[in-house]
Amino acid sequence: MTVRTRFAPSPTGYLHVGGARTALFNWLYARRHGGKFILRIEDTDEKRNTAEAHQVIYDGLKWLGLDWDEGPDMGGDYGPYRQSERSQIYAGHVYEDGGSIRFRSPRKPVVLEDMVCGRIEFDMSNPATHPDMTIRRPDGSFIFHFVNVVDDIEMKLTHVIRGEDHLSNTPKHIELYNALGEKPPVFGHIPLILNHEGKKLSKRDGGSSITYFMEHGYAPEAVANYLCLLGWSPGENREKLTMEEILALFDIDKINRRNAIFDLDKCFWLNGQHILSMGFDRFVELAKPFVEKAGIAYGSEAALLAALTIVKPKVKHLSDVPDWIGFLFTEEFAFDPEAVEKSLKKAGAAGRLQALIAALTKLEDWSHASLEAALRETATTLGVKTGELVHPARVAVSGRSVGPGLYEMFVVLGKERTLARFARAASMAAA
RNA sequence: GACCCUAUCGUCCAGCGGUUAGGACACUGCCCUUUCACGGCGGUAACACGGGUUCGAAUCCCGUUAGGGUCGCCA
Repeated sequence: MTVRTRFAPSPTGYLHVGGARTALFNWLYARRHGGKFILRIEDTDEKRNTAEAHQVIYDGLKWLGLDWDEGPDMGGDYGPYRQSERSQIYAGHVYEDGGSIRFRSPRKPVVLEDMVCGRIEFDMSNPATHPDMTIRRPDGSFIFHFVNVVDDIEMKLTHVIRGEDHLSNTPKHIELYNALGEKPPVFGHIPLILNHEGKKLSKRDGGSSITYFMEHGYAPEAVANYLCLLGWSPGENREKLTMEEILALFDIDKINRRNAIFDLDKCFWLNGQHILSMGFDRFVELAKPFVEKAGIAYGSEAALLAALTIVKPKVKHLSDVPDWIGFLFTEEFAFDPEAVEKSLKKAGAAGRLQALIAALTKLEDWSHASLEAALRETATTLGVKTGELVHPARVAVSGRSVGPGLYEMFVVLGKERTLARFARAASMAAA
């Protein structure tokens, strides 16, 4: 039997991180077991059903690195994959017409063997606690519980991994499977993601939508990694994992049953870790769109790559890259008043910069090692600490007190531009 | 209210009958250092409570409390 899992979002206009994690777990389960991962859009509620809302789902999943084998955009053997196009299929399962239709519960105990929660027995005998559910409205449209079950049957899904908010609905779904003469799939109800107040993460909470991470310069692999860690652990205190590692280690049996609070701080940290360890090509791939969007006139590709190289070890948000490299491509960069005050306006700064200009002008080998040696030697000659040269030089060249390595900046700027910036700064510096 | 799930540092995750209760984020002290980061070495900080079972319980059972979820002609 081929494993078939699915992600069945409703197009609400944004992809919730909880939904994204559900998709991720389903995807992982399918990929681990050589199965298929299906995307089905539950758009029966037409008033919030727009093309843009569908696109947000596609974009979010693709961004996270999740691919699907069947879906509305690509078709498949069990389509259509939009519920709004499946009315005839649903109608084929009921025969009465007129008025709303309810499903009569057999009122027998229902036992659920959940992959995550274990065995749960539901007592369905009390109609007050478990009222017969409506499956079709008077206008002929069908209700979630019914279409969800029918679609899962029709699409031959074998495993349903979903949020724990569906746990209490599951006995109803099982009754439906039984009534339709079908064997229920294997269920796995994963814990929910909560906000800092311990409530369900809502639209208003920062980082509740995948779009947030796309826009704020997160690496997809970092977000996927973080999402996995909510409710799951590979053991051995491992945390930073690549997708390949997650795929190799992921095990649905090891998912815990506690709701987890979403911690943007930790996701941020993980993002920095991933950026630090990713290959340079990947970094360029992820950073370049932000550079383009910011409209930085970086000239040649080689110049951009040189800039990105010296900045990669420092970047925590890919969206910060333009700010990190901007000063390298223009003489119009801003001077941070505080940095100017602290380094350039310090007594003797102008003289020290002049000394540095003199020393570096003579330098033929404009390399990191040679530059460092020259600067240190100048400091010795002047009888000052290296910092007395380093700090004004940094501000002279970049306008601020924080940035990439000093000599790296010199090298990227080249001799001429570096010395010109020194000269300009010397004129604004204190004698 | 009824039903279901859950309960280890502020947060995430380990722990599955015998541990000085471990790791990570955050906070913080020191070191490294040309800035900022990174990194290294430390620190603060937890088994919700009450009963059992057991020689022994964070681990098993029951109860209480707390939190979450579900009880729609939303999905």
